[in-house]
Amino acid sequence: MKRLTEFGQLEDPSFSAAVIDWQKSHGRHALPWQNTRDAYRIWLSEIMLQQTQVAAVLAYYARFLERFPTLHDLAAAPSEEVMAQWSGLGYYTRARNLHACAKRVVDEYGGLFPSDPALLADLPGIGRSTAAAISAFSNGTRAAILDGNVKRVFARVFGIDEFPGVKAVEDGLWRRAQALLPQDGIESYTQGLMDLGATLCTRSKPDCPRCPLRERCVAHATGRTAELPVRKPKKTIPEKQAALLVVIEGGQVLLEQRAQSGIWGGLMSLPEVDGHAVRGALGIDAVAPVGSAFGEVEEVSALLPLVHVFTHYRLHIAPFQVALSRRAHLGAPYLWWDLARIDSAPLPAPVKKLLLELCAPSLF
DNA sequence: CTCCCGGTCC
DNA sequence: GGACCGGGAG
Repeated sequence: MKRLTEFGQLEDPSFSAAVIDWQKSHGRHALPWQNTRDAYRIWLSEIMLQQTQVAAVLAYYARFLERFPTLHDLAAAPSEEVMAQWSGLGYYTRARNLHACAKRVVDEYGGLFPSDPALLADLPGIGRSTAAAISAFSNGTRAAILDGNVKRVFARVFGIDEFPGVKAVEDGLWRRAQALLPQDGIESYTQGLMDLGATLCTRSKPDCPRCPLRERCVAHATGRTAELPVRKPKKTIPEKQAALLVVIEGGQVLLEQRAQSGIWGGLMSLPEVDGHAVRGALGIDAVAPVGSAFGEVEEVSALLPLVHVFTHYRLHIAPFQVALSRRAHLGAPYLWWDLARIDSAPLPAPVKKLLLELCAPSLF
């Protein structure tokens, strides 16, 4: 029986039932932070497990508890000792927050972690997902987690083909996570989701044949497990502007030898003007004085802008045609080139393309 | 080797 | 939306 929540998300008890059944028979049950309701131990494990895999955490967890057996021991310890125990685990903000959190729980809660996930999430180093996990494992509180593993499982099962880092997509995942919570057995369910993501629904080579969600998995049905979840779009490359002048006189175009270093190093190109100075409707007015360095300007007209993509930035090129009635005397790095043999000029591809298209109409 | 990943905080 | 770090994948 499926029904909609007030937020329009599909409830589906068979989902959590499948996860819980699988967790009980195939999940992990003997990790050092399992089989306890000790919030201190659960909290410590959850913080260590942020950004860090189980295998790496095991040894640190044991040593840490040996040195700081109780929350009070940790709160009372000098920070250097806490940092020393964390050394090698990475993300040292976690250790500083851990120590600060221990002190706050001692000071504000008498040494007992609050059971309300919202109060937990107010403590340093504990976000929404970690708060839910601690609360579920230590109190049986019905709260949704959404860590990297769960995002991956959901993205595949529900065929979410947008990057989960986008706010709206992530909000939708939280709503799903909430709607899918079981009425009972939150501990097995939460652990089951984590275990599924960690052991079967792995980033690469997921073990679909063993997955309890296989029959309802969109990614499996459509052969898209390798594409989901959608990867983080690589950071937006910078946008740069350049204005290029197509200075024409007597069937020749003015070319400029570019510097050896930098983009298009050593090639010929069109004279370049800083793009930001000549953008928009004012472009033509800004170009005319520049063009006058090359002779007596008869007319300036804007040509169709183009975009050229490099590996490291995107270049927006605003070309301007400058017609001269008389040439100024120009030496290096300038030279005049016959438009008729422009095809043989050592020009970068977009510039050659621009000039060829400019010449093409005259062929008719 | 380089690329990619990840909870929380800022 | 990037920084924090170490580990896993390719």
